[in-house]
Amino acid sequence: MEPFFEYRTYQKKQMLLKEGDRCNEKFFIVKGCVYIYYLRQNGTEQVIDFAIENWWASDFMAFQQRSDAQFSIRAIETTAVLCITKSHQQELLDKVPELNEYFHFVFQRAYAASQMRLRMLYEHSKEELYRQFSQDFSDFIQRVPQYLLASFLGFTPEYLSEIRKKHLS
Amino acid sequence: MEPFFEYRTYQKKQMLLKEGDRCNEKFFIVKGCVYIYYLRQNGTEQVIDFAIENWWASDFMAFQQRSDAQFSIRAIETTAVLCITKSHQQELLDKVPELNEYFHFVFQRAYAASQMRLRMLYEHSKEELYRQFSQDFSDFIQRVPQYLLASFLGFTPEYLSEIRKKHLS
DNA sequence: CGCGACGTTGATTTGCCTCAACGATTGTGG
DNA sequence: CCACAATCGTTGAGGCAAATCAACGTCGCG
Repeated sequence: MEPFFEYRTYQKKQMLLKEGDRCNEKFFIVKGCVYIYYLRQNGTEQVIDFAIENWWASDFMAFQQRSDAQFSIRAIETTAVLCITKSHQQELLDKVPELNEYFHFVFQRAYAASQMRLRMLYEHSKEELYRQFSQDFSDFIQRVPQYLLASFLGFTPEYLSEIRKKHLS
Repeated sequence: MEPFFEYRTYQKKQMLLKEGDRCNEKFFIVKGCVYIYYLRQNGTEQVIDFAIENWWASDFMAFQQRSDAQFSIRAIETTAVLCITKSHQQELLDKVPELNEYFHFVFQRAYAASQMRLRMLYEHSKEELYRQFSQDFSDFIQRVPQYLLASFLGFTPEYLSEIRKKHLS
């Protein structure tokens, strides 16, 4: 019997998945943290999500449909993952069908979190988004560079500077 | 043996779920269409999603945690649903565990779609969002009033008017 | 018919971006 | 261990997309 998961480590800034490549795997973050992003026309990175310990990361659309990734994933810090391929996942689910219950829970929660995130985006100005986020995830803020945070929140590093200046006084 | 699902119909503008109420159910849309929204401070409705035939709708966070809904759901047109409570769902899943595989698929897809939606929101200006959306869902556009569409896309009905005027010429 | 819901228009204001230049901090090779 | 470069963060001037507000069409419906 083979192992279904492969244990891997990535260094800071190393890529787990690259836009355009076949997306055949998903990653369970054991330790560390990554960001999911895509490249804008002008070549800059647009962050759409972060993933930390005990969350799954992938381009799930591509993973489900066995198509090419529309997102890239990159390690923010040194990161350890458990990696599973689509075919290994299927073998595993055949063998342990109860895991579907776990994934049902995981993705329902992820989707619900996404609904909440949209609510945040609609409800608050960019400045409020920053204040809210830095309150709710004050510990996480420390781990991520500001330009990635600015990108995730949907504005420019310059504007983030402006907000922080106000915030101090 | 009881039926697990309850078949219900809702008239136009009738509510399936109300913010603040205990969210004990989820809805499978058989026919029709609904929107999920919340109330802003000023009392106006902010649409965060639509759901049409063959999709599930609920406040999944509240459903999963058996807590109070942070979203409301309202019928846009006459709508028929299959409704299932949390406890009936559990009985059903105990009896037919293979359904976890179905929900695993459904929510992975929903979450993936949500990722794609965020990409859209980040990538395009409001005007581009409208053009993109009205291209990709030209049939759906017919079914939904413009002020709901404007809200969903994240801008004001006034600005939508301005865009449509340009668009015609 | 007349009221309420929905859509349109234009004037004004503002949140946030763009661009360009300048600090600060980190990492790397000599 | 220092020099120098690259990366990251800050500041300010100017501009534009989109909001706000107020008023006016228009349509469907009781």
